Amino acid sequence: MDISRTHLIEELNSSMEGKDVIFGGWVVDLRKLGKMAFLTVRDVTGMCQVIVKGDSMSLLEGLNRQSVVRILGKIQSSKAKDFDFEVSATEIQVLAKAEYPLPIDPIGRLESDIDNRLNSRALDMRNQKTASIFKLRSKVLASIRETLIKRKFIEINTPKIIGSASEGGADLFGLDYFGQKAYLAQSPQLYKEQMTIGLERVFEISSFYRAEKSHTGRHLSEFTSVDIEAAMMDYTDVMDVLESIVVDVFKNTSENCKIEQQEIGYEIKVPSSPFERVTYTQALEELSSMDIKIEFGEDLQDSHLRSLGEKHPGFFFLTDWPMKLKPFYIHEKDDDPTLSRSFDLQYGYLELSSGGRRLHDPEQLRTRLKEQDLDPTSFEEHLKTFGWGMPPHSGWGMGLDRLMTVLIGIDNVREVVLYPRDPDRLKP
RNA sequence: GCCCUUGUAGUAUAGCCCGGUCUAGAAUUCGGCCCUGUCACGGCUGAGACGCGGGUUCAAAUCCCGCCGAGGGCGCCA
Repeated sequence: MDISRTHLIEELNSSMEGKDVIFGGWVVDLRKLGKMAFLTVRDVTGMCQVIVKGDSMSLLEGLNRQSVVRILGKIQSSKAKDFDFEVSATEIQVLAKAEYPLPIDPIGRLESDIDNRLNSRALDMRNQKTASIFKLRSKVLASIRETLIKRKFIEINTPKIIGSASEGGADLFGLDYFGQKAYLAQSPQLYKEQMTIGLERVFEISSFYRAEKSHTGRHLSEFTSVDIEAAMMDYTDVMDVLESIVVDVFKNTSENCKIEQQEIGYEIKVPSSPFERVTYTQALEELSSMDIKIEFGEDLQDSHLRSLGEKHPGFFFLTDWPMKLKPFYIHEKDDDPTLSRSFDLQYGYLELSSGGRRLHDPEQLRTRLKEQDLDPTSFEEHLKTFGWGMPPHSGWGMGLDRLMTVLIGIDNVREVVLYPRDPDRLKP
């Protein structure tokens, strides 16, 4: 079976009139009009109209929508509304037949519900709206890498199978590792900090796992996190890095992904920068003026963040959280040790990222572990690295899936994840 | 863990509140016939559905209960 093609569809154009071409793709639409027929064929680069006439009508035998075809034909001018040229077919080969009925309608005229689409996710990629989301996601990843590499960050890969779950916080998935108890990593936190010893500025983009039975549009059991850690940077420095990453993502996609925005039906708007910075203490005052009383040191619940989000509908940093709300590795402020050098990046009520300056002194770390009822001996593998010349460092982790929902203005992370994992969905 | 909503052809829906008019309607998809410029092609025609189990009733898609599935919210979330 010859599957070669001379052109991608986007490489075809009206100046090639009279030229013989071979291309391939899947049949989007098929319209028979007596002794002539039109079909539209799509590959990943675009869509093209194919015309079949007279004696050639037999070429259409056995042809149906969504089947993969190889078209041999000649470019000619077209009277079509949406195409300024078309291909007059001399041969149509069906390389793979699509069965009927298909579980969803990939043309997207009738939008299938999310459950059906996730159950048939591969086919959903023929829906141009869905495909555009993942083309954008690819662009976003490229943009983030570009921004970070320009700033001397080195991409790393830390283990996802880890041996210790003693860090507290979110529940972890446990698994059997040749007879030992192991866990799926919920964050690269400790490893990325260690890497600042020799690589100084590192980042990782990877899946992490949390065994929380959350049923919301913003939580998944498996999610993609963008993490950075940088030596000799304070928390405000890594906030600047984060801000430029976000702005670059919006700029790059807004300017270079016009077709995708059109398919999705959403115009990406570049946020103005610098992002507003609100301290935790200011946030309490703002909430107080809305008659929401919160004691210093209390965590902000979702409902509080929703109220704050109404006052700050776009991107803003929530900074200087109380130490007691932060994990053991967070560094306190010099002028007020009850406050931390920490921040969250919010988009309205939605938390996109959180980070801060880390402790780099091993003795301080040991003290903090004990204060938080954690056992320093179970962190010895980590703590020993702090005796080897650990530079002062800061970093953050950002939920990529959440950023994607903000970018395209939707409210469910399942739309931007190929095969989402939540407490009720393990397949496909 | 708690709460709310919801299951009708392949898809997406009307009907349900207020039981009978439902032999379950329209769209799209699919089959057949007609059609040489369609572009959501058109015309004629045909096929295809009430999640499962129980109950109430003369009568259940419609009301009640259980199960199963789905969607969403709260909480959880170094």
